[in-house]
Amino acid sequence: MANKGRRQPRLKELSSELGLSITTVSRALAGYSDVSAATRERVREMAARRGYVPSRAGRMLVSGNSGFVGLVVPLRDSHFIDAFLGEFIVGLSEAFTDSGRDLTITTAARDRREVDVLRHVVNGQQADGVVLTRALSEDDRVTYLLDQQVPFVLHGRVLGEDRPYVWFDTDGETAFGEAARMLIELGHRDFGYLTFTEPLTFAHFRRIGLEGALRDHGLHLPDQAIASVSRFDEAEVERAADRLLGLDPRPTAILCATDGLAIKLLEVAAKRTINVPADLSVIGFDNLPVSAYASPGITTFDQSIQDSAIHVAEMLVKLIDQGIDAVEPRLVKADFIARGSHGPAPPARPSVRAVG
Amino acid sequence: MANKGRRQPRLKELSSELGLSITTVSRALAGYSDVSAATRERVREMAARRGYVPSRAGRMLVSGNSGFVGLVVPLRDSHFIDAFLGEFIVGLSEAFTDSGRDLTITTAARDRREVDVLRHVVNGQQADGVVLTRALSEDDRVTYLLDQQVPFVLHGRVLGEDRPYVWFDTDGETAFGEAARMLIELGHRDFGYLTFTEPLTFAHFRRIGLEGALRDHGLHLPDQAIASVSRFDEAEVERAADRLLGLDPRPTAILCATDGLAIKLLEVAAKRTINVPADLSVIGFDNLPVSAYASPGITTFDQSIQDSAIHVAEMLVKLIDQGIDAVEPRLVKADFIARGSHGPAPPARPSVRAVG
DNA sequence: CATGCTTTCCAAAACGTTTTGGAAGCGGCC
DNA sequence: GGCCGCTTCCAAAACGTTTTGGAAAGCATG
Repeated sequence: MANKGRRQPRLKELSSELGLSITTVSRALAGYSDVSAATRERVREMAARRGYVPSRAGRMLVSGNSGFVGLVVPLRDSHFIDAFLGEFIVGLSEAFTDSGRDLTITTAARDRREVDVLRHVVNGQQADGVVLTRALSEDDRVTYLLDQQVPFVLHGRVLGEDRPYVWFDTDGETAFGEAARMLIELGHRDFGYLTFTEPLTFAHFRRIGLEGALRDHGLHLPDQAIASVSRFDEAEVERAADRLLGLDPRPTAILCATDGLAIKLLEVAAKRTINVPADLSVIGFDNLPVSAYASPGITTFDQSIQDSAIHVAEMLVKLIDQGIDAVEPRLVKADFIARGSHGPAPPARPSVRAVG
Repeated sequence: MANKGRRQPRLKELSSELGLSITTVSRALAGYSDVSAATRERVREMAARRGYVPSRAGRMLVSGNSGFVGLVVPLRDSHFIDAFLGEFIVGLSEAFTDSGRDLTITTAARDRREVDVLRHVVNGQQADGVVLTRALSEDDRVTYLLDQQVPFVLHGRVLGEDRPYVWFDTDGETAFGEAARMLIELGHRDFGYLTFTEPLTFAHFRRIGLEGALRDHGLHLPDQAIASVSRFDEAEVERAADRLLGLDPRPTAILCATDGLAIKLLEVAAKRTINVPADLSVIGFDNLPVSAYASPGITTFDQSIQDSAIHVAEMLVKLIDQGIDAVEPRLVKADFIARGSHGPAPPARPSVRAVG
């Protein structure tokens, strides 16, 4: 149905117009050396003039590859593509286009389980490989794709999977470790961590980094100083931030799993007239555009989403073309972005309990 | 490469295992009546057990259809998928999945022109039909697809295209007409319109609606009361809002092409200590989630993006399957959402010039 | 001249599906 | 018995590509 008017020429037409066989035309276009330079030129010129584009179906049939690459959008409880996914998708799309592949997008909302959608993509030969993002500590998508031997690249990591797989991740552990060390040097002793209930692996590693640095300095993160919230419930985030700020002793430094959480925390702190950074240091992660415009600007870590997407795309292409031995998992460092939301610890003050 | 382990069974395997011909198996699965009920059952049972899924390449080759449907994301000057596109894509994806199609996404950023990307999608047999959004008054994508006879559905409309094409749009003309009439009844006489420089058709129609209502009441919208800004330059939006609020006489009612503009306008008004709605009525369009939380809540019009996407998807499927005669363009009404950003006109006050 | 090597080309097969145009078997009817 | 029609099945063709295994022609070598 597509393009029923002036149909695309096929190899057969080209060959008969050129007085050559289909084989020769095909091999000329592919650049094989067993066709003379003269004919090759003649064929190429004709193909270009007639606007020849090989049939995807024909290619697919013989090669077994579709030329498509898939992304199953992990909507979880939301029903729209958020800022992170929006940027990630654009990065993927451009990188894949550059490598001559096309991107297929399927969404897994509410009732549709992600693994089922993945199964559909795989069985329906919708893609030669798949990109996964928003990795969970235990991620059944990874298990499924490994079982099915489908090439995939995971943006993030999973915990406790023995089989080798290809992943790309930002080193949140080191980042938050360094942030914590810096804050400790600035005199902070009481820390808090604001994170998600959803078992996102990146949140886990960031916490591990924080806790490790504390332990190295003989400190630790008490259970009540960790607040977990749903990614989709703004009110819950506010309640959790409020609870952290009501602790006794109140943390003087709170690390947030993402900038989104940090921004909310800043708002709640403002309502409580807690001064940032004088009374409270806040550090986020992601370097969202808004983080620069918040007041104070949020100190955070930068991981270019577009860059990540481009790397992920390149890794997947290599994986598909050359197999798993050709591509190494990659852990990249996050850049520290110092802004106004952190500073020296406030002078020690008696805790409420000590006073009362 | 995909699924190289336990490969999918093909028609040939099924047929030899069942002791039937390929034809019969194919026709049994397709439900033709020229295979006995008993064999049909036997075939289906076996196909289900072996997890048979027809080869997309095979199908594609004979039918000429890929089963894919395309969306070229109009990034224009941005480089990420914004809230509108994010919701639109999710709606499309779900609706297409329900109809057994899969969605292909290509982005047209910066250097890549949208028409060229479209050409790539069409020539590369990436899709049997295409969805277009963010319609421009004169849109070369529409011209191109009509020329090429590629099935497409336009979300929005174009101006001055004689050939029939399939579109789906929200009636912004009627909406802003009604809004203006209401405001006039509330005593407003000085209107402003905040819109985009990009020639988006929806902004055009909304303006037409506003101007029409004014004309009916012997009023009109002076040129200087119209401010056009880039969709991608927040600072420019602020300057334009500021300019409108500095007019003499100052408009008592400003209609904004979208809620996004309305929110910015509210911010600027607050800075100038102009009270909304006492001194200024503001009306937006789109009913963004944030619009409810702004203070005051923004009076606006609702057009469910997800619903639009679902309709667009259904129309495209129908267009592909049944041809253009089977599907009518559709104009849907926007729902008026009255919130706190509009009210009666402030009592007349002398203009600055009259005083000075 | 016969032989072998190179260069340049091509026929045929294979990929997996749907559709076309029968064919075989069977029962009923004259 | 011969014929018709119905049910149930199937061989073959077609879609467009890539690859395999030559073949033909030209040239140099023995």
